[in-house]
Amino acid sequence: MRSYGQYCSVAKALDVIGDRWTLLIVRELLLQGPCRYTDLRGALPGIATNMLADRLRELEAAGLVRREEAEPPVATTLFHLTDAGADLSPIVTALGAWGVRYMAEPAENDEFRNHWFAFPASLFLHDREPEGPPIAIELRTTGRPAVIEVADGAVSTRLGTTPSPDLVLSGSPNLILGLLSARLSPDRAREAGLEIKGDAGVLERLTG
Amino acid sequence: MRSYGQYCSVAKALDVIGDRWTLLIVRELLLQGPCRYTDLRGALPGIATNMLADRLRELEAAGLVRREEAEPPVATTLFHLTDAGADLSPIVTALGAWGVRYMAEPAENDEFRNHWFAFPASLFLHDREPEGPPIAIELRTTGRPAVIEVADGAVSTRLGTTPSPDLVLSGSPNLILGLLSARLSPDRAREAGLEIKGDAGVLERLTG
DNA sequence: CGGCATCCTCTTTGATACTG
DNA sequence: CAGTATCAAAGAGGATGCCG
Repeated sequence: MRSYGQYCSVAKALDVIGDRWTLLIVRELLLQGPCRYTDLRGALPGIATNMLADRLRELEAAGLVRREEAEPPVATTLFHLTDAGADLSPIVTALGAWGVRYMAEPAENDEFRNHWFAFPASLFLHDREPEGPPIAIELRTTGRPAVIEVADGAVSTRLGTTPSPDLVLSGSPNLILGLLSARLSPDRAREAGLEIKGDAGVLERLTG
Repeated sequence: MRSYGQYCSVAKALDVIGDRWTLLIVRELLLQGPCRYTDLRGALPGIATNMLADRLRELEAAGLVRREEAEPPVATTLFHLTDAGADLSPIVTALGAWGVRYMAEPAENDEFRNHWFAFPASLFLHDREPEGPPIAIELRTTGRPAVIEVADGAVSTRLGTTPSPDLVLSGSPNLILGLLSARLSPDRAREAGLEIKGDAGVLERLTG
């Protein structure tokens, strides 16, 4: 990317991470941890393969990503964030918080991955009863399910499943989001087509 | 800008503000308040005039900027941030905080405006003695000087001057920044060519 | 399959000149 | 002051090919 040529820290930041796709690659590495090339391509629907290769090289040259070759039997490359790359977390979080205003209307042809629930989950959910028992909520739309786990007052989201979830939400991303943001009540969400299994009461502990 | 087509709040945010120059226009409106077209052009060295016009139209269409015509005697247009636009402040601040790491080496041919000191000032300076008397520090490089004002524990920066500053720093942006970030001691900065007039002791109250 | 590189087209940006 | 118009250069997107 061409430099803005301004001695200002905002412009300098954008010189490094202002290119198209760059921050979305960082988003994936923040959410998923070290990734293979194909993991990234799968989590970044719409990216051209040469674009991903270009951006990874640039991120590496900028010292934000480190490339690590696995041992011969595995024979794959893992892309990690460096410390400087992990420091981008507040920027990505701030973007995610600001961008939720555009999530209210259902996405028409947008792609979705369940681990993207992490942003609205940590934005909207707060444990009002930190001493209470841990909570696990499983989210199912398409592809790999995700789990929101609440323990010791902290909310975290990851891809995967959990043995005995307190609550399982199955349906469109938009409806699940409506429920998490308390824009929709459980009854409304159910009417609109969301399948809710388990104890919907845990949401009151989290969205109050 | 072409949409990423992802139902993720980070991607949605970048759909709106991910274009080149967009966040720098927002930076100026956040730092300076309502601006005329020519104010913006002057504060955004390197921008092409058609690009500025394009981006302002896009920002207006997105509901982040409002255009206000002044009364006939004044006959000028002012560009304001809307509430949604002002909500971008945490994003710009986070970018500014991350980007300071690229400010250590002096800028070779970079442009500079004194009000850009606002980001490092609120990042590095904190009043350790909030009950103490207010402080004013004048910063002079080229162009209009800026003032850092500290009162009631809050640090603010604006373009302009002040009647009786506690401290006046004149010299290169890089040296002033070194002093504000405590990377340079006053003695070191003076040796390197910074002119320091007044009570350099106030810095200890702010950079401790 | 994982990790790219090439080629080609289309879009965006940048520089400059000009206007109501 | 507040933009448009024009044109050249750079970048992004898509399809496909290559190699261990």
